[in-house]
Parts: sequence; structure tokens; C-alpha cells
Amino acid sequence: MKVCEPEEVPAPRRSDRTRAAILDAARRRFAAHGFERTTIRAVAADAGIDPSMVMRYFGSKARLFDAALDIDLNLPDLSATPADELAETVVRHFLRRWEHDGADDALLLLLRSAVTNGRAAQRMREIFAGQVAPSLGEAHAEKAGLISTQLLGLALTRQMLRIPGVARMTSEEVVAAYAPAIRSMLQSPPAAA
Amino acid sequence: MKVCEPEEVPAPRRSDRTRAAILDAARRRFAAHGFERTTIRAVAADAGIDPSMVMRYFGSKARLFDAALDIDLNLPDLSATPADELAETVVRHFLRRWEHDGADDALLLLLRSAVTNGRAAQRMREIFAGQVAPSLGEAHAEKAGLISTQLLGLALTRQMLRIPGVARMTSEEVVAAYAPAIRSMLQSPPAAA
DNA sequence: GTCTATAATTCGATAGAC
DNA sequence: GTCTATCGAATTATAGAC
Repeated sequence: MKVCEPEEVPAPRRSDRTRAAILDAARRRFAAHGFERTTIRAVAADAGIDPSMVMRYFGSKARLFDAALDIDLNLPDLSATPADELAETVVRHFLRRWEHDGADDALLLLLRSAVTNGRAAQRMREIFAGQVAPSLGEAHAEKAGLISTQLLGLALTRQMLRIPGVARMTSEEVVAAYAPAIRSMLQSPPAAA
Repeated sequence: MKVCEPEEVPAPRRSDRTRAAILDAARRRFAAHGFERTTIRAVAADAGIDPSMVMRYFGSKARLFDAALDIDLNLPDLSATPADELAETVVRHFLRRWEHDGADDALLLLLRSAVTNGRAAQRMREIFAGQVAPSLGEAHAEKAGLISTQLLGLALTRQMLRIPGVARMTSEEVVAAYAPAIRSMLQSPPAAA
């Protein structure tokens, strides 16, 4: 039995660390400035390596972008949460994320790119269908679009545009203001298709 | 009495038309792709003139951007609207705008630029303080931020990201889904500062 | 694997002819 | 007022040395 790797099991290649550093820097840059304003040079500088290494690992700026958009929102399973607690729970979940991660949050990264980039918008639709809707559980899956409006609107006004009336509220004030609106959406009958 | 101008009174200079064409093309480009992806060359091509004319009229890309962001949302005065009708009215107003103007709507132009451009975000805050809040009337001015979250979230999911669950609804289904949420926000007591 | 050097584009901005 | 021509800077991407 060879004991040459004291770290985790899945064989941490020597320069997977470089790859991860590039990806991390790219996500931060894309999140802060979107696709166009992000340069490979700046990503490489953040990662502490040479710009050509980015090309070597990811081939092109577009493929780096795709790799950066391969995102797991890491949502909790809310399918067992009682309907009357669901609204508060989901709002608190995202507020806590944004308090912790700030502008680096994966959802904000996607949002910032998706408004001017068709590929990012497509990825966002996939993520909402594959992660947000399942997280809410089958009972509320058809309301995922409506809930998304609330959460994305909140991300916009509070985290990105920083509109004073929303950005200055405390977390609990935000929960108190938005949870009733979300709850009313969960309770109302589904719209006919 | 000289009768050499058969048009409107305010003396339509010969090449105010050129200026207007540039501004119109710029607004469309900025709205579709944001600041960075918009090139002066493309704007000029859309307007049917030479790129150097854009420079002559506006000096720089940044000043063209500022001119394009000098926007009147043209909001109706809702201060006299009864509180229980306000929610439906404001949602219908924006849905009708977007049906008519599509992606060229001034609010969408601003939004698309504001998520990656600090100057556009600042302009958006000014416009919300100077146009949206006054439109709602003094009684609901402090709720302008919350209402903005709803409207911007709706703009995002329905017009820009086109998340299926929201984009496929009819106008009246959207009104029925969102108006109760907005109404509950207008009725709830203001959050403490 | 990492870096240097550079090719090939593209863009904002300027100068100047007509 | 409008256009031609072009500069200088920044960028993606490639080729190749070590």
C-alpha cells in the first residue's frame, strides 16, 4: 500500500490545483464584470499564472466561460418543508448565501452574464429546470418560475443594483417583506396553460 | 412671415435627425448587448452613417452611453389610484410596454447595462428615486424598492431570461399571479429603519 | 508544465480631404 | 457635415523555447 498522498482519496493531481485556481479566478471575474469585460490576462493574473496556461487548460475564452458556468447552486431539498414555512426558508437561504459569498455567489455570476449572453441565459434556464424546481419539490415545481422572479428580483435590487430601499433593510426585514408575497404565490391556484 | 419649415415648431435642424438616428441605434445596441459588447462601428452601421460621425456628435463612447441612458420611463401618475387597484395597474402597465416595445424598452436597456456597469447602476438608482417612487405617490413611496423588485424580477424572468414557467404565461395570468404579491407588500406595515 | 514572443483581430479615437 | 485613412492600444490565440 503506497502512502504518498496524505490528502483526500480521489487522487489530487498536481496541477488540478492550477486548473481549480483558474476556474475560481474566472468565476470571480465573470461574476463581477460579465463575459466581455473579463480578459484571460486578468484571470491569469488573479490565479498567479501565465495567460497562456488558461488557453492550455481550457482552449478558448468561450470554453472557459462554459466551464465556469457549470455550476451547482447547492440548494437544499425543500420538498419536505411544510408549505407555510417554505417561503421564509427559501428567502433566508439566499440571503445567507449572499451575506457569506458576496458578489462571488454562483447565482449572481450566472445572472450577470445571462442578461447579455445567450449562452449564459440558456444555462440559466437549464439550472432552474434542473436545480431550483426539483429543490422546491414536485408539489410546487410549477411555481418555480414565480419563485425565481422573487429571488432574482431580490438579487438584482439588493445585491447588484443596491437600490437603497431594499439594500438598506436587514435580513429579517427582507424576510418579513418578501415571505408573504411568496407564500401567496405558493397558495394561489396554478395558472391555466 | 417665413414659411420654410412645414414641420413642427421647435426648428428641426437638418441633422438632428442624424443625431436621433445615432441615439436610437445606440439604445438598441446597448439594450441588446450592454456597454462592452456594443461597438461604435456597429451603432454607426445601424444608423446608416460613418463611425466617425458618432464621435463628432457625442465625443466618446462613454458620452454616447450617458446620452442613451438619459431616459424617461414615461410612467403614469398613479398617486390617485386606489390602493386595491394599484398592484394590477402597475403590472399591466409594464406588461403592455414590453408587449409593444419588446427588447427596446428603456427599462430593459438600463437593466441590461446596470448589472455590469457601475455608471448604469447609478443611473438606475436615480431613475427609481426620481421616477418610479414619485409615480407611486407619497403614500407608497417607501415601498418603491419592494415594488421594483417585483417589476425588475418580472422583466428578468419573462423578457430577458425567458424562463418557461413565466415567459409562457398570458398577460392576464401574470397579472393574476403577481398582483396579490404586490398588494400584500403595499398593505404590510413599513419596515423599521 | 510553464513561460516568451508574436501573429492576427478588433476597437476607440484622431487627422484631414472634400 | 460627411467620409477616408490610419494610429495606437488592447485582446484572443498560436508557435515554440526551456
